[in-house]
Amino acid sequence: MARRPTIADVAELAGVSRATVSFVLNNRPGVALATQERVRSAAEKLGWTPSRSARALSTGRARAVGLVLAREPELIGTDPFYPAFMAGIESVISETGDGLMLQMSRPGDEVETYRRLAADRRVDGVFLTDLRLDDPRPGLVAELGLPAIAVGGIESDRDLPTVNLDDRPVVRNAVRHLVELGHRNIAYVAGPEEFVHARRRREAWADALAEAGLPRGTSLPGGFTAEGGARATRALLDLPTPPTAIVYGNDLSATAGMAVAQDAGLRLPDDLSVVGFDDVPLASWTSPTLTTCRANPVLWGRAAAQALVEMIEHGTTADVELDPATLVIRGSTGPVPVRGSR
Amino acid sequence: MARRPTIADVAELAGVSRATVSFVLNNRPGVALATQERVRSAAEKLGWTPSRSARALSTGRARAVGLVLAREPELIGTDPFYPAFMAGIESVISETGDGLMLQMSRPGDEVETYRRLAADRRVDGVFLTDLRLDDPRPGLVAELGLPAIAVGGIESDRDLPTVNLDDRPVVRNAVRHLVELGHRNIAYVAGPEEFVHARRRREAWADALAEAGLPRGTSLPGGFTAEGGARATRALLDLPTPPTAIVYGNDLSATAGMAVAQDAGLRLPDDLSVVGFDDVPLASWTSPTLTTCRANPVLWGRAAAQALVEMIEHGTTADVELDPATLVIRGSTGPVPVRGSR
DNA sequence: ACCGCCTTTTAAACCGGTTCAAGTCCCGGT
DNA sequence: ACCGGGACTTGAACCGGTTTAAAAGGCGGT
Repeated sequence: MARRPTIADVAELAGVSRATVSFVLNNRPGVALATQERVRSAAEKLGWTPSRSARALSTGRARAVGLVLAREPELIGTDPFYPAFMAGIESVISETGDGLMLQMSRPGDEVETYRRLAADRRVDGVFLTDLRLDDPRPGLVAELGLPAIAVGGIESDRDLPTVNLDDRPVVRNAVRHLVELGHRNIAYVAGPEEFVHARRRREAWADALAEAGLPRGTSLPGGFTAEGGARATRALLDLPTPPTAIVYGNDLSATAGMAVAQDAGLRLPDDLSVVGFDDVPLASWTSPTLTTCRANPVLWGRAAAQALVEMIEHGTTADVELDPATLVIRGSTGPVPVRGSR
Repeated sequence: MARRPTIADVAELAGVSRATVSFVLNNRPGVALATQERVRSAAEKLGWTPSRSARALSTGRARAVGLVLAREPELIGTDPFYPAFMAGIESVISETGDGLMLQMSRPGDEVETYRRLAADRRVDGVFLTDLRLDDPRPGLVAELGLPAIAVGGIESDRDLPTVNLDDRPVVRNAVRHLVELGHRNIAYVAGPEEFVHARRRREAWADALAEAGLPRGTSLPGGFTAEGGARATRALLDLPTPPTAIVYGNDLSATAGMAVAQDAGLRLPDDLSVVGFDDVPLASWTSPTLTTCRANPVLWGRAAAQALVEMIEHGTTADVELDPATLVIRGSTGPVPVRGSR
């Protein structure tokens, strides 16, 4: 296996200096066409590709962006958001030959992970996902001078560029849909309150109830997990006046909730209506099929990547507001049970 | 924001040469303890971290490994294997400060993606997952001189180090479990035949039937998707003699299959037993809960990463055989319906 | 023949580390 | 007083690109 060719080899073969080869490669003006041609064919002949590391060293750019996943390992596989989100990122950055550096960390080591990423200059910028209230990361990336994009957290006072999708309209739609079906006792099973998006969804549910002139509903934590959703559902069904409809923070807890309700002998949607969030692939295949809210994580990824690239290149970028999620009405929602039927 | 310190700054502050700083950093023997101390505290004081790119350039190692995900974008989110697998990889490589470079590609562009990864020398080695029959990648990485580990594909004639988990025993167990419950007509809904692991599971099912002295069963393609699983299930139920049990290539198609069966008026497991594969988080929360086969993708990731690191460092490594998956018996399997009850 | 100017090309410094061959010191042995 | 050798240290080359300042070449005008 021969040593791989360097720019010097190409220069020699083309009979020019290394500088010229570099100019041609980066198609900088000021090189005679004939020379360009000679250089290109020499490069081609030798099968030369510029070395990333050498380039990174002299340009100071890693040509890679970083994504830190700070979830408990056992939760990692449950969220279909990330794979799709990453696919969206890839579709943008691969166009310019950039790469995606993935780091996983325990939720606690997050800050350390970002620090290392920045110290190593392994990436030119990072995505901040799963933003929490009082999240240390916006301050951290500012301190580190690391270009970053906040994904999904609306933080009006932050100077961090944001790619946002407002979950509130679709949650309000979901509640409205239930109200139209006659429901008046609509509970909520929330995700972890520290997440901006989890809290926002819950607030939207509460707001929608108020808008409909309904009393405050019951909200219980479901932790975005199946177990949590099941537990919360059991608790809700044990209430003196159980809800006739439950809105869940995500599909995972909604599905678990449906199982719990059915185990308790309820028929869905006759006795209980259920709404999820995410539209996971299985949502069309539960029984009944799951009414849920569908966003487009691939588009999130694309938008976030575009914003980050612009941020890296120009030091600034505009906030992006994505099209809101849509309500997908399936079989798990139906008319409120006639009073006293239970 | 001050320019970040270089090794020269540290050297100057410590009153030594750059070479000495480098030696201390890499704790090479032959540096006086007092000097080491001086260098370290100088580095600390300046907040110096060696630059990855500079290091990569002079050592020729990128200190990163690559994972290429070649799935249709819409399928990416459905498989809990990858996130957990990646978490396993991370847990190993982050110990040495290495990184994980993620590339996604359409199934067709796969080879191109590996080529680029190798040409850029962005990674020191790669994982080959989802191996197919006649997969071009083993040959490719050999040609490129790129260290690689085959994950999950048993290819006895390959000289590629392999981290393997034999799915066959657990599938045979599943079939045996069904046979013990009295089933004699056990069908299979398979994943795409081009995948080594999909084919292997199906063969294990067929073998187990033979071992039990049963006639050949019916196998239909389910493509590892919900839709495919649903379609295959409908077709199986429409057979003149429908199966009393169905084994699926993965949980996704199994869950969809359960929904189809229930829609057709069958009670599970009374009229039909179902077995999945993967043990996705939701498997405990379907109704009935899903009997399935559980492997440990995090361990796969760990083992694969360890093997790859060794491969990168020593040019060779032993094959690894992981503990087989286990059968998790839940509510979707039960005694065969009494003859003629349908 | 000389000059200025524009186009094209190049030498050399630089990015920030690693590494090897060649020092420098110091000490004990003769 | 001189020598050999081990323990430390260092100068300088090197990794493979980019970039700047300056040189070289060509050409029309006077």
